[in-house]
Amino acid sequence: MKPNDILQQHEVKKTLSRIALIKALQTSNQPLSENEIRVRMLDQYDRITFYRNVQTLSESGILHRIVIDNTHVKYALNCCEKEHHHAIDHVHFYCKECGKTVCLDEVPVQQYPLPDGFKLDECDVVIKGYCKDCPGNHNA
Amino acid sequence: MKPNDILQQHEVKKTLSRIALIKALQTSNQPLSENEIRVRMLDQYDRITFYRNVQTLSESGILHRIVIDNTHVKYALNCCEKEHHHAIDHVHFYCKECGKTVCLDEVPVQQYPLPDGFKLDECDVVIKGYCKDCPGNHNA
DNA sequence: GTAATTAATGAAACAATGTTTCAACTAAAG
DNA sequence: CTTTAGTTGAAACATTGTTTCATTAATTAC
Repeated sequence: MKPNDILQQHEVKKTLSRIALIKALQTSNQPLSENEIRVRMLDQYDRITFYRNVQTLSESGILHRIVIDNTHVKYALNCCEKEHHHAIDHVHFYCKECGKTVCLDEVPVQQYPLPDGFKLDECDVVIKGYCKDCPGNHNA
Repeated sequence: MKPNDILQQHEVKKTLSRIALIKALQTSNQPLSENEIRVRMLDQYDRITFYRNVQTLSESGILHRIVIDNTHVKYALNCCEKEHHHAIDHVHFYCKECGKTVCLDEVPVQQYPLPDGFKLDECDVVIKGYCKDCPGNHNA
């Protein structure tokens, strides 16, 4: 799907920086960090605009933020098929060796029991480990 | 349990700043942020030492870090009863209104299926919502 | 208890991530 | 093509965390 159409469909203004941001994420088959996005956006990149667009586009359901930990944040486009696809509904995997991040779209999040009176809003699940290609697999 | 004994039991040096840090966490019935700890430590507090102690004491199993998101991190003492009690084994709840954080010690983390060849190391589960006392409960 | 050893401390300086204000600008609508 | 409302980028700042290095404190051996 073209960046232009994505933006139109979600009723946010089609600006150059937003198109470039979406394109950057589309060139990758995995979530990207700000740095990785900056490299792909080249001179279309501006830090302040980036952060604002991330906020706008995540609010409108175009992309989602994946907080690996307090120093590693990734960004990924939502699957276009699913209407309301937030970081809430699926699990993320992060490789501690190569940093590769995977959206495990097919893995649903368990409904954890909460104390009485507590209300759930979202549930973030991040699995950290080692991916197939990484021998960080300390047992190997 | 006295801070001194905790440190001795885990075979790390008993220093004033570590004792003050443990005391600070003991005065609270919930995980604390760096700021909340600083207030409780008063002049015993030094940022650099704090971060180093957090690392040392979490490595030795005395406390654990709870990453709510990239801008909110909390610290909590491990339950002394359980020997190897990391953030891995239980779920954390965070109130989006008052910031209160609760270790749901009794709620085990689900075993999520990973793609072939992927190796699990740890799994962080953070539930965000509204606690009993907070009317942020948007339905109310 | 004191000297020697080893680890912890705190200052300075830096790095990464993110936010706010405000004037200039651009996209969409008429 | 003009208006209007939202977006942009510069400057400056806030928070969280790290690194180096000389000083200091805690443990060990005597």
